[in-house]
Amino acid sequence: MPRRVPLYKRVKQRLAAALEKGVWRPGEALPPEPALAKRFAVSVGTLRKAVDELVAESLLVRRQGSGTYVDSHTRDTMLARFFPMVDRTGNKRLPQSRLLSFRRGRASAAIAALLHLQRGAPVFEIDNLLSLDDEPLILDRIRLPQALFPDLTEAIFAEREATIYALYQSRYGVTVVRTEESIAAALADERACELLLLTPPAPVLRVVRTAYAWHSQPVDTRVRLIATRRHHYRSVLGQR
Amino acid sequence: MPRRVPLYKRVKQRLAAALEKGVWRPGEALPPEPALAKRFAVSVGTLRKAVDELVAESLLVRRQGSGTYVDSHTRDTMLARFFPMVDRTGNKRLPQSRLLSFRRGRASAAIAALLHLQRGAPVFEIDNLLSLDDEPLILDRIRLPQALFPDLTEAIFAEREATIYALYQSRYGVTVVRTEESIAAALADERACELLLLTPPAPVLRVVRTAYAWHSQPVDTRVRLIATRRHHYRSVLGQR
DNA sequence: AAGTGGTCTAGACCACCAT
DNA sequence: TGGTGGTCTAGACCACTTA
Repeated sequence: MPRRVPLYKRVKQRLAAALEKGVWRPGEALPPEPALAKRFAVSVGTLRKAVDELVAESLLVRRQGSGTYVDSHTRDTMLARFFPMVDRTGNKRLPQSRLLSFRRGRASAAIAALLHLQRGAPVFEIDNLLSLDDEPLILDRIRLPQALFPDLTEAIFAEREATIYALYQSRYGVTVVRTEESIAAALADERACELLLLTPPAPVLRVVRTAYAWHSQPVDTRVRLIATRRHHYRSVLGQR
Repeated sequence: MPRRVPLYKRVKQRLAAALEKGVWRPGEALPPEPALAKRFAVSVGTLRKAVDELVAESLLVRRQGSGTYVDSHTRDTMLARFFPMVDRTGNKRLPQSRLLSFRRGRASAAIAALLHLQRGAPVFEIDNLLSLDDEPLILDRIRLPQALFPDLTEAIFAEREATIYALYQSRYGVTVVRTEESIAAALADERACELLLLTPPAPVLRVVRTAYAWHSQPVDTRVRLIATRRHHYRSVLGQR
């Protein structure tokens, strides 16, 4: 650790802590910059540098002339930030979701490692099918720690209005800021072929995705099989 | 276009134009910030904001106490920025490269569209095999416009010391700043199975990658087949 | 010790949004 | 029209690299 932490970094940490604590709700405006600067006893320039970084990390959103707002997981932001599939023309659309099964279980060694849990810790195990235009696209097996989502039930999950990450945020105050995906090629097994409407031997993408909140805390992890008939996985390297 | 372009954006454009023109070579230091600010007739703060953005886009690199340098495509930066494959422990290493064939040809309609060329424009067609620890990993078919690389020959390509992008930069002054990849799952054909040491039916990643220089100018495009036996394609979403 | 980028301040003015 | 974030300046001091 650096001996001397710059002032704006400490302001950033304090702001992030306040956000995590829920001092301002997603979608709400923060106080104006001069007021915040006064509260933290720093100059406006320093306060702005702290906000700059939180905006770069998508925790905050600036709207000129209006204010600075806590980012909320709308359909549009989810689509742009966390959904990688595009059609032949490069366009994205949010998929429809169909819940296949919802169970309570215990974390295997592998799952526990990914979610930073003890082996055997209670988790939810959810199977979910995502489709575009009634064509099945992605088969997900999701695991999430029961500790993070204490009162989650099948009904709550199935009847949510928005995306899964939006549910985490609005109901449990858990905001996903980053996901890491590991992609391999595989042959779909019999069940996957049925659900994804493929005829063996059918190549699919096998993606292991883990979602993280602030401080790299794992939120959920999933194994997803993706049929790339009409949609491709899009990735941009460099120029971040 | 915005009516009023901020001063620091104009400074950034002028700096980028100078870089593109080769006023300073890759690896060289720029003049100190106060000198640059004076040259552009702006304050140091404004100059720094322009440099900030070019650093964020990896055209420049800052080294505190030393200077600001033109980014050069070393092995390390190539690996970190443009090579997405990791082993089971999450580590990256640069692959060995083996040239399979080098030909001159003409752009098909599809290739011409990707490279922003006229159909039938002269291109190089290169087949290349990338391996890690003598295990074949990636089979590439690369196409690049002859116009961008006028005197390129098989010997120059085969005997290069560093990566392909580093060759583009050091010999032709073309700096790749971004690549876009489109990933699908496929079954390897007979030739791919032989070269990648796979037994059919073998699922592989089929990636179409296009590399871009500043101003989104296409530099090369390739179709690559990737065997994901021991290495996976790693992708991070959100938190840019 | 000299020179570089990094941090921090204080204040002026501009562009945009809401009312 | 009042309030917000966005731009720009000038200058002081700090931290780091290099020799």
